[in-house]
Amino acid sequence: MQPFTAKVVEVIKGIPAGKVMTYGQVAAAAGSPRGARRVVWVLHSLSEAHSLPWHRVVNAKGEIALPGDEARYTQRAMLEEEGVLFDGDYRVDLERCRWQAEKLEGDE
DNA sequence: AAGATGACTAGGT
DNA sequence: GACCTAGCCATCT
Repeated sequence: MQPFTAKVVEVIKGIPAGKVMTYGQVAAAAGSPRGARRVVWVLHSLSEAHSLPWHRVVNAKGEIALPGDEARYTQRAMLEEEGVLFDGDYRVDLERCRWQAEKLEGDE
């Protein structure tokens, strides 16, 4: 596993309930400011086994990024359950619910 | 090695 | 706000 992947996991684990982060933020916190798409890839490879709060990661507009209606509905339900405020049907209130993680530069 | 792909983003129309 | 384009970067064909 690459260090970047490990950092992404750490960052996402650090998002408290009721808060969300964007792909760009997660990538930056993991040390790759332009690596939003790498985060996507990491999530694809992790989505199965880990009990990671992946649902707290949304795109830059605050929208749920999952494809398909069912998955999006489920994610929104989980977020609302945690107290995340929604701006629209599938858009969270980023101003209120964005979480600023600490940057993890050094090795862990 | 070259092109396509993805749960992305920023900037322009 | 909706839509398009050009960057982005690891992985897969």
